[in-house]
Amino acid sequence: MARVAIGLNAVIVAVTDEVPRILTVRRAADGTAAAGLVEEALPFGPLEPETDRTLDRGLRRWVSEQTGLALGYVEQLYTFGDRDREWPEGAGGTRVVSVGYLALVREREAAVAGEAHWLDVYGFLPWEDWRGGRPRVIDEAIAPALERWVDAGGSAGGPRRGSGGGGAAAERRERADIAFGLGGAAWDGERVLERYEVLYEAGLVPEARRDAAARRGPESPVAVRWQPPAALPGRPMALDHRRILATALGRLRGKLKYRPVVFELLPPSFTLLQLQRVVEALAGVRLHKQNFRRLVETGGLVEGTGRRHPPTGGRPAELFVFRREVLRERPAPGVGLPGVRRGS
Amino acid sequence: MARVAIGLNAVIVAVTDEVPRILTVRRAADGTAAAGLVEEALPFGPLEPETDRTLDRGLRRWVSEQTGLALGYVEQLYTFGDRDREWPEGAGGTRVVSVGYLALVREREAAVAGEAHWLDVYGFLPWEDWRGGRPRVIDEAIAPALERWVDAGGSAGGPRRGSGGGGAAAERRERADIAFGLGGAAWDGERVLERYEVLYEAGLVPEARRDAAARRGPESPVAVRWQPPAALPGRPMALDHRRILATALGRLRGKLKYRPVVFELLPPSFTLLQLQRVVEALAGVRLHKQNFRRLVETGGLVEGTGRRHPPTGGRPAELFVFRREVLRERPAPGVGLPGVRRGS
DNA sequence: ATGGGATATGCTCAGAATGAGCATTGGAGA
DNA sequence: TCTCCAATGCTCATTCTGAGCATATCCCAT
Repeated sequence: MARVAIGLNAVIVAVTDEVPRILTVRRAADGTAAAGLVEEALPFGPLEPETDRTLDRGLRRWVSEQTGLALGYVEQLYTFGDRDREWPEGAGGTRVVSVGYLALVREREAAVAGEAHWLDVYGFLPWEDWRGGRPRVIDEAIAPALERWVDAGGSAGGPRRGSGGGGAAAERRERADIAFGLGGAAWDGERVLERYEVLYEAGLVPEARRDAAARRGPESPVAVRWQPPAALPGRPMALDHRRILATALGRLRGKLKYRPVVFELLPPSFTLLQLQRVVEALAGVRLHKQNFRRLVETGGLVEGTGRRHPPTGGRPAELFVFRREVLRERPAPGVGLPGVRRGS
Repeated sequence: MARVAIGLNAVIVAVTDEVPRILTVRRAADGTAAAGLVEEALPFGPLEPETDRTLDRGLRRWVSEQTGLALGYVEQLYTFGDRDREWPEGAGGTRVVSVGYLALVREREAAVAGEAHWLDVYGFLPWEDWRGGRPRVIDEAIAPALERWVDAGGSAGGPRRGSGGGGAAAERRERADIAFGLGGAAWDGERVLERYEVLYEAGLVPEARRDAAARRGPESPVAVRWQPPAALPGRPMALDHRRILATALGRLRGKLKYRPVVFELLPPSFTLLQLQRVVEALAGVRLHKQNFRRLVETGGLVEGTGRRHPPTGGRPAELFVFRREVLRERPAPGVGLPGVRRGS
């Protein structure tokens, strides 16, 4: 049997100043160690089958070595094993299967060492941030490019009825519409991975072209059929790390709603607005303030300490703490997203 | 670097006659091929790094070889890699990391070959079926046994305030209470894995003792500190397969609510009661009939065909089909669980 | 053909949860 | 002391939910 290695990747998330950030390290691009090209990458490294008792521990070990960080909350995301998207070194004999993890930390407390640094998540996935309204990239660049991708799918496009009708084009149309909320479909904040996958398949992200080239089919179908426009805004990452990042953001957005994970990102006590800003940063939408407050308070998720917060110019806010007892009281305690859209 | 192998495991689910079932194969227990002991196991096999282009494909290949089934809907669940819970063969040099998958099929259509057969999910996890009311195992066997486990945790038990107080016992108390809805906590149908894990750690499932023995600590702490009662009702499975099954059921229960996965388990057209029964079988609870109907109809999840179903003794029911358009209309279309509890 | 029995389907209603705003309350600084 | 700025409080119309009661249909036994 050929060799296999387990790669462990961590998407380490923190939110500071209303910006969701991930911890990244730089790495020589595409194995071309000679070139000065560097790419951003997630902290990662192989599992040591002999020393790492659990995958979890292996991950913590690597992160600690590469960034000096001792992780707290960690959750497994997904295991990626497509041979075509593997790191180049993998091509030379060893098959690499990479397990992605999501970790949440409080950035202020997280003094990182070495060359690790924090970068805005939306720098990699700009279409995911709707806090300032529908991102313009979607209508200006993504929609038209996907339109061309759909048309290149052969057979007649258009919506199909039942399970018959339409060919690849109809299927592409449905995927694109649902993923990006086009053609009247609703935008679903959690479909982050789906969106990245569509862009990848449509050849709209640099990673797709890079992988196609590495795959040796220098004239791969997607590359010749139609010239994709200049790559979309949004930085690429090494290997399949952006895909893992997309998985992480999608998972986190979903989990916010039914598990009190936000508190892993906040200091022990916080104001309700701070809480709201962190939720908004992750969910990528603005929320109705009063309703948000009502939700978390009546939901028993937080409880006020009598203390006040140094005011920022207005009436001083009360400091709240997470109310642990909620775990016993409610089956799925999370912050929900009351009144998406609607200003401060 | 030591060798690693990727194990692929499939939890193949179907619902027939209001019973959720999984496809299992038999396998010699504990590697003691000599003994006649057999255990139920999930269809599984190692990834062939050279031939299986994706993990997915490797899984389908194995399932097809072992059960003759060509899978449709498949979803990755989780990757398990604890060395201590590994299959015995793994101890002899190769570290095995197993990736669990959930597959949904229509049992009627799924003619299985070989020695594969369908078994009731609740035969393995009896405490998960609340359709007939709170399962008695919980109060009769689980609660008292966990009580002992909590007490064996050292330091004072009882509920703790804030994040201080209590030691291991307090932590165990909270875990047990939340997982099994004890001490006034709410029952959360999705915490299937958490429940299994608690039972495992408390030494209440045969797998725990088996693994402890294999781990060579013949006098492992959990085994000597207190004599666990006779194992709970609920058949064990090979390796960590019951853990994977628990993951699958939990995931499925959660997903039902926001993705139209049930339809993978139903024929193309069905009555609303059939739909309800399948949902109930998986969720493990009874639902209010009229409200369930209202939910799926007004939710746009199904649409009536004019056709009627051969009556079962009463007024004939209309046949419905899944309404695919709902995917574009609503962000997270699922069946929800209206009015849990309450008879037909 | 007639009356039951057994379901499927319809409808109603009170109470809880949501979405949107308007109104007040407390500091900080001019 | 007056003004500006958020944080908090409250209200109100709407939409969802949880629970039942009321009908509509078909099969079967008489």
